[in-house]
Amino acid sequence: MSELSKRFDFKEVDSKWCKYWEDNDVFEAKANKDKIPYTIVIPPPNVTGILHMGHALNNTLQDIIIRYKRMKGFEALWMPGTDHAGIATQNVVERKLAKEGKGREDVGRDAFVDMLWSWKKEYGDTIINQLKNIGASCDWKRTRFTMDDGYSEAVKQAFIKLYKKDLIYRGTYIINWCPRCLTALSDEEAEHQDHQGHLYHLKYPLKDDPENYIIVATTRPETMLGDTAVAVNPKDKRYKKLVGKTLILPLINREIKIIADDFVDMEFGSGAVKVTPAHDPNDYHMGKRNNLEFINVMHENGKINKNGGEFDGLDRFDARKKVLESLEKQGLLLKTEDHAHAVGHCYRCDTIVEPYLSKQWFVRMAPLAAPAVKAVKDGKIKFTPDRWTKVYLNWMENIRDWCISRQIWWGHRIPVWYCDDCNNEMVAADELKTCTKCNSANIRQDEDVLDTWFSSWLWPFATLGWPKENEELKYFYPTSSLFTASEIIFFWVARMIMAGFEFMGDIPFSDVYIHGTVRDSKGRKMSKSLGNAIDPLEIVNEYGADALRFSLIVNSGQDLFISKEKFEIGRNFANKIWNASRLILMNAKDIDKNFDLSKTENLDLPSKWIISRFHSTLEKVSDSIERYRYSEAENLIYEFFWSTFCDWYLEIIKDNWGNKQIQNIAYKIMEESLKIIHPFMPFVTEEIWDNINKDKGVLSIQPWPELDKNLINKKAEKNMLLVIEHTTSIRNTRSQWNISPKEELTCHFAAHSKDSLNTLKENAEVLINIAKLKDVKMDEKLQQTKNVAINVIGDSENAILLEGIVDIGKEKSKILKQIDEHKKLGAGLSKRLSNKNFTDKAPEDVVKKEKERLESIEIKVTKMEAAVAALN
RNA sequence: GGGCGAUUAGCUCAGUUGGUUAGAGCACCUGAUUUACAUUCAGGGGGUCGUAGGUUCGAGUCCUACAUUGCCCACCA
Repeated sequence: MSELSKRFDFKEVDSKWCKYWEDNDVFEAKANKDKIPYTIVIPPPNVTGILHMGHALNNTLQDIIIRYKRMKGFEALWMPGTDHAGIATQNVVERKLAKEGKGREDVGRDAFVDMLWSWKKEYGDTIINQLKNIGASCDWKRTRFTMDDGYSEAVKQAFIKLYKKDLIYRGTYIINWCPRCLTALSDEEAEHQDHQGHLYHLKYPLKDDPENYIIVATTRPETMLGDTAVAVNPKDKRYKKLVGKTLILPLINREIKIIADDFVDMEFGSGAVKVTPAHDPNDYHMGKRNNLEFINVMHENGKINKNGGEFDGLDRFDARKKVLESLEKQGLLLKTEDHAHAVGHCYRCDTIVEPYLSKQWFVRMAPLAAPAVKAVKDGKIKFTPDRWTKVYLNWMENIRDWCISRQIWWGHRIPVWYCDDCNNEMVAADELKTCTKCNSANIRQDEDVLDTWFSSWLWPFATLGWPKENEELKYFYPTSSLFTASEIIFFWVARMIMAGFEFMGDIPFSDVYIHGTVRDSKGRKMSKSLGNAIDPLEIVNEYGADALRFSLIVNSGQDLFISKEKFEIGRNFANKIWNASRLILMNAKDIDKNFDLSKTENLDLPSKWIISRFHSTLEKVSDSIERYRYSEAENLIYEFFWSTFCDWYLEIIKDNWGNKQIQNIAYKIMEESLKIIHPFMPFVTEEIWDNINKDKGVLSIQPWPELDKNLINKKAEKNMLLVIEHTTSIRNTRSQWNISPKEELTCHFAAHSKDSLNTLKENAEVLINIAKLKDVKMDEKLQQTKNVAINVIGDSENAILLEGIVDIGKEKSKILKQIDEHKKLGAGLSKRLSNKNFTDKAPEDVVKKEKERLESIEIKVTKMEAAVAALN
């Protein structure tokens, strides 16, 4: 056992333990039949990711519970890894290419994918290393990547299985298209943002009666180039006569019909809708229902194509302007209104997405959703906080098919081949050379890759080896809990549940914990572009990883509003732990390492109390962790260690370090406290532990302290509370008496260590004597204060009530005021107690408590009155 | 348009079967220091718990309405 250095050097300590834990495989987990598994899979961060506060929060939460469970004796596995993040990663390398003035087409598919792999090799571990730096106790040797060999096999098998069950199909539908990324997106990947746009009212003239026209309203006038009908509600009397008539589509001069369709809302706009089946999802369905023509007027990059006549080649937004100009010239633009509406944006590049008619692959979701809904309804999977259950169910019950093909190059290529000779469509895990039907070598693989989430949804079992059957998969699956932000419920959580049932026949996890979003002090989401982000690594650098972790969690009720100062609490607490331990190690030179807190005799009150308080804290902390109430757990620990252990116990025993039993108790409480603090602040606790218990191995794998309810002593806690109360009241007069804290505390420790009324009385006299000694000084200092009196104004069964009176006049009015307050309180109480309704209906213990309270108030008042009388 | 939260001290938030005089941290004010820790210690001021009703012996907590605010979902062109 060595002495701790004067300062807690977190920089050195953080990096030392990161390395030690990893080098010694401290967090390795194996299929150990003698233990119960507890498994968490990390939400794989994007391989392009750089640690931000959201990651720091998410991973600290996971680390707390996994470290806790590990100490509790579970075979704790935290599975790490990264996600290939299709579009995001491709964008990074494309940006690099763009600097050289090149596009991906210029280098070709194979070379481009090679570039991505080398990028991944060079930078892909960044975020993993950053996670290590904040203390994440993953089993790092297992680190997976959603495109590593085994994982790619899993993705292929999943695709093939669904394909063979006809749960995957290919078809031409309206999907969300990003004209910048040049790929399809799923519904979830198109983020709706409110836009202040315009609603343009256009006139479409009738063919037979060109003077007359029908008015349609649109927010995207350029799509009119692809209109193939105008629809009205069949119940709309205004248009009844016009249904079936032919219109001339302006600018294009196409003949289009007026049709009737229930979809049309008579109340909105003019009650007539232009129908563009190739460029709007609703119109698409109307087109299908009414057998309309589908005219695509746009290229993939958002430019108008030759179907757009004179507008051919214009970008969609230029086309919008030009179309409006032309219509206005012809007098066909009736009016322009301001109109707020939601517009979809690409979640990767923020470009406005275009509803676009395109041939894509889809997963049929309804059959997959059924068991996933049931599992949550049956309580097999629980959301915390509970309110997310509804959000999940609502989405699942209205689920739509999932567009899984992406027109990018970075990802899992769709394992489907087409034969150019016989049009055969083949699905296969391994590369095909010839057509399985006509044997032609003239075959080609589908160009598209799968949505990144199509690999992520397999994460809980693919990381454990699926589709191969093995011991580990059996042992660790289903996993225990999943930690994520609410944004990811649809993208990932819901889909993992579906995949779990589909491929494993079981839930993927039993608990889902949804944590808040990290925001700046003004409530804005932290983001690079806003420039309001606080870099967690900067905090690690300035305050230490423990400070980062502790501070984040203590603020983590719902959404977190973070500013830099908020991290001081963690830094200060780490410092406190360090210094308190240092104090104990400096003074407790003669400790018995096998000292057992439960086998002590003739304990003084403060020691009984601190042991009791430790165990009641231990009980509550364990309970809070199990119920995912982390900030509550931290508050309990903080309060116990700082306010209880340091501010009271260590102060009280200050002059009693010679007492071996006191030494042992202080040491033991510190040692046990380190264990319960460890999941929250692993570095500082590990370092202190290493100084005292090198022989026992690292703290990370020590058993969690055993709760001994016999050591919870309610009476001692109550008595000590009285002592604290009285000490506090004496402290109020202390500064006026000029008694140093040391004298005061000496007196108090002596007074309460024997826990008897007589001793208390004796020591009250000691206190009085001290005050009398000070009296002389006081006269010098406060010349006018002459009448100094100390009255023992009363005692109760457990402790003595002391009041110091310095300036009689001043103190008298103070006491009179107090008497007044007490009397008011007493009056309220006795009124309550005389209310029959209360005594009859309220539970007995409440009534009893209130009676006791009233009594004690009455006694207090009597004594105070006596004290005032004595002063006269 | 639908759904879900939030509203408690100057600020950030606890307050979980309704039950003592509503708590903490930060900030502010007063005071302490031969010290394990100035990243410290002691003390203090500051709240009609968003508003209005209701249920109850008793409401920050339950119910209703309203106000303010945040988020999610959504195919009104």
